[in-house]
Amino acid sequence: MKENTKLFKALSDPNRLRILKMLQSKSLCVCEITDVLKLATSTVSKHLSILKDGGFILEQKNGKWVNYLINPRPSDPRISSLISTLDFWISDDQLIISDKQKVQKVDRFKVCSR
Amino acid sequence: MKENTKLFKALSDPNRLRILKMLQSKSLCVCEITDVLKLATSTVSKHLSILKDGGFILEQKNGKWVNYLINPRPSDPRISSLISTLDFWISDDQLIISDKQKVQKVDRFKVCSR
DNA sequence: TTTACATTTCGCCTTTATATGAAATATAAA
DNA sequence: TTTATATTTCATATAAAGGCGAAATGTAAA
Repeated sequence: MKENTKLFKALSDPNRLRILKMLQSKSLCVCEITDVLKLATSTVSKHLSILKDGGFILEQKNGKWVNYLINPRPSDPRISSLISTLDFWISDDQLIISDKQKVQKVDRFKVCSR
Repeated sequence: MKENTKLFKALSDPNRLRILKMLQSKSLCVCEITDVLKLATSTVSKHLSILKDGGFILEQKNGKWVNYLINPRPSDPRISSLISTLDFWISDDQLIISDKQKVQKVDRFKVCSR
């Protein structure tokens, strides 16, 4: 039963939902996400590993950065279903809207190394 | 954002998933559910209130019993979507299968008052 | 090969969830 | 109206989740 709750658990944290919604706009590295959420890097990294473990996102190493993106072709159809549901799920939330605006402007060369 | 995670949180506990799957077979009172899950009555009552608060189930008072049933017409379309997803979600789980078998046989007049 | 930077892992603390038994509430039967 | 039964609420203990900073890891630039 643990496996069955894993997907729902991954989606039941507000910051992880924010991350997923941001990644639906654009793939991002850890420090860009950190800059938007205003959390410790280690915290963001942990959230990302939970989303990755659940199969919602993928990582792509690019030099010293690690880019995260929505998994475009999840093996588990339940994940595809949940991801596409999220498309219209919380689009009206003010926090999600402002996150998306920040994501458009974020620049890893300005944001990182501080 | 709290409101947005509420639905996922309600589904991210194994015992609550078991309850939902049982109720998909048949509406049940608290002591019948307690008998199958082997948890304290107060614990089951709490789980039911979380599922009810999320909009997944309804309660119908019947004398000294309170019957719970899957919400047949949820106002929130996301709930309908999640409930129907659960139909095929974890039908292969051994625990869910044995729960459903127990639910067929359970008799509140034998099970309650002990 | 140092040095700098991005990320992950670790240990620890705080908060939230889940579980319980006892007490409170509600209804039905005696 | 007492008594019994079903459920909820409360106080509380334990487990799990989420947060942080420091140390460890991996890569790139100097």
